[in-house]
Amino acid sequence: MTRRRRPTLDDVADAVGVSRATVSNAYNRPDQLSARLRDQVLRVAAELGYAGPDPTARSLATSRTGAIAVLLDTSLSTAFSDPALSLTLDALARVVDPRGHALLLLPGGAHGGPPAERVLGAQADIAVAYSLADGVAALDAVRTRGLPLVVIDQPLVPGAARVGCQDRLGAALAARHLRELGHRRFGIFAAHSHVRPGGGALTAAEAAGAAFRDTRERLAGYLGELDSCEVVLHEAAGLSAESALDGAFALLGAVPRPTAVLCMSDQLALAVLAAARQLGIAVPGEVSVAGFDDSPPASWSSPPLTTVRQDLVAKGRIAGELVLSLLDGGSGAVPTAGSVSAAGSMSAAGSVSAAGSASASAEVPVSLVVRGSTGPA
Amino acid sequence: MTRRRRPTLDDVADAVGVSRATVSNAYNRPDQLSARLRDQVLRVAAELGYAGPDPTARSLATSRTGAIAVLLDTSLSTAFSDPALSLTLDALARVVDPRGHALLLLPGGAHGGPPAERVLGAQADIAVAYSLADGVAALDAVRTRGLPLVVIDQPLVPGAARVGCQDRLGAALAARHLRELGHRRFGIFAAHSHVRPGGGALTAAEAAGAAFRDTRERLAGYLGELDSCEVVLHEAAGLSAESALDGAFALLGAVPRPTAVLCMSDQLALAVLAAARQLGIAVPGEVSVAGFDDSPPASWSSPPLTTVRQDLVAKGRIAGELVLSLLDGGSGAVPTAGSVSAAGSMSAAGSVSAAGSASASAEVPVSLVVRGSTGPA
DNA sequence: CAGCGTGACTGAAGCGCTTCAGAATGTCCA
DNA sequence: TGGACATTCTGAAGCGCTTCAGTCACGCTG
Repeated sequence: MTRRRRPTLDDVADAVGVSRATVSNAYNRPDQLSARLRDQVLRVAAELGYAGPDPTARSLATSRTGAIAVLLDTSLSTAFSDPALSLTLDALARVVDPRGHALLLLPGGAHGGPPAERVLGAQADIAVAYSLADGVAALDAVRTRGLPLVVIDQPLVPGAARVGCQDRLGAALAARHLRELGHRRFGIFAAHSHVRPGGGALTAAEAAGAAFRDTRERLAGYLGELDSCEVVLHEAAGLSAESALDGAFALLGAVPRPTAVLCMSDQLALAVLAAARQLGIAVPGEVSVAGFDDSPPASWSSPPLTTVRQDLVAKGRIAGELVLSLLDGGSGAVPTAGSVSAAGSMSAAGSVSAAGSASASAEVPVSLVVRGSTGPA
Repeated sequence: MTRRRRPTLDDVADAVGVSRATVSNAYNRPDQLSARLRDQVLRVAAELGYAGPDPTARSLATSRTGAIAVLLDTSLSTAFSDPALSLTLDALARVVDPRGHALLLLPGGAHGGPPAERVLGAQADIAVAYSLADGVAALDAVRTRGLPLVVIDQPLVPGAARVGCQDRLGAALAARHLRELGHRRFGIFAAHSHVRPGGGALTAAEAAGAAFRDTRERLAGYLGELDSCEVVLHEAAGLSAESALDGAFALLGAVPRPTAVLCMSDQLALAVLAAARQLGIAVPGEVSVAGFDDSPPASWSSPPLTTVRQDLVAKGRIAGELVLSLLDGGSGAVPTAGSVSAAGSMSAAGSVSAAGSASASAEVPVSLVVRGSTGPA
């Protein structure tokens, strides 16, 4: 069992009787040696149990690791409890995988982002930050390391590339829809956004200081359509399903009860649906509920959820293309319209802007999907 | 913008006027130099914009990367659509994080596991395989590289450590429960297991050849309790929610319809619940449904799901401890009873066995959780 | 005062690979 | 026949860091 030291390139070279460079070429540049010799090298390598060039040594020599650091806001289970993340990362992974890049997950710690130390020590060629709170230390660490950066659903950082969605517009669409249905008493349900650490009721002014850009934007979108309406704001205590449920009960327990609840994610909306069922409140009879994202579970719920659709797959794909472009030394130019539309979205390609040569921002379009969870007041 | 080459250890050393070794020590072994000098080194490093030792170079020198390769069966979105994975990986990550290890995700390709090439090129100290089909190439690649290996919910590989759950017992508990309720006509719903690529009805003999150990074990557990009962077997076409729903319709459409459906995961059971609702079939009035895993959504469904509970967090935690132990040169000894019970499970610590000095196997215990989805025939 | 333990720092040998500028040999055509 | 090219392979210089065996100076002890 105590195997000898693993064989290295040199061992193979010695065994074959060629130079180290030749063995390296056998793996990396087959055109640099005769097919015959190459076969022999590979055969001897197999005999010796040589598994191919050591990834770390190769990385040092080439200064590319083949990994993408994914900076998350929270723990893995919390982060992945929202299907939106899996969908987006999956699409991202599919784009970068053919180029040999894998995802290195850096879950968030207590302060809403991975510890700087983890970022500094991560073996990665580039960082992707997903919906981090503004100003977390992890982003500074990315900069000090000089890593290229792509941010998703976050404010644009100078020098980085960004992809997001039309948050404000989407929120406005949902609010307008409910308003047109005659609703005048609204609940707004925000995800945990560090305003009120324990969660709870919020004033609009407080919410405007949320640590997350999408929270701020969506809020603005809602409120812009709700002039002269009663509005109750609630922030969830955490990102877990339990805290969402707590918040849902609080919102539905408000007196007088809102006739419509605008939720900043489908997860929150589904929690409101669950709470309403438990309380015996009819949806959409007594209360209408709208979500945001149009993640898959939105269409399976009962009633199926009215929600703001954003193309999560396209978002991930664009992020992936930005990653590749930055890796190629590009300046984070926004992927061409061709690739965006190839993303399968039927709507217009969304707004896009390149601010200077060093940063770029893309947004996927949104649209309202009306299903069964909303009805007349 | 065109910054000079990033500073290295040597640059800092030169700037301070000390040797390279001293700067290295400033970062890695503070006790090796005077506090005064160390401060100076760190200060100069900051001025120079040096972000600390390059992770790759450090890895090459120390031969530790600080990453754990996680081998998945499917794409990310599919894999993470089951909360069981997030929960387990989260628990695993929490155990290894304090030691500076992050997770490198290697999603599965067409053949039910990551391509060997990805495994060979992954920068990782150890591999964790999660519920891979038997005999995928990725596992061979792990061996050729000589990477330590921990498998979760898979057959034990020689030289690896393993953690799983008492699949057979759990399945038997569920089947017995329904049988005792008077059911005699059963449906069994298996996840995609490569027997019938397109999904569909299966004979017991076919199912016994499933590519996944847990499928085989759970099946055996069910069937062992169902003597002289009618049994219809169905395999889902894929792992997506859509294919689960299709399978659920097929099972509920069988004539005569089963009065009880045993599902090999909660995801499948929830799909059956959804299908039943759409078909107007009362649960548990007309059909009883049981799941497996007791993932969080099991308790939120309506009716809440009767299911086999396994402590997913404990499973992840044990896996994490096995990882650390293997990394420490341990032989994959099963974590002590202390750590297992610390996992928060109230039941007995499950069965554990160490086969030889080079491999070990742990199983988390299971128990039946009876909720609202099962009732008398 | 010789001898010695100690704290602080350094030199240099790797870690395993890539890559680039040649060297060696063979080929082709004028 | 001889020079211009290809083709195939090699030597050696890194990539940026860790680490181990010292070296050096200093203060202490007997």
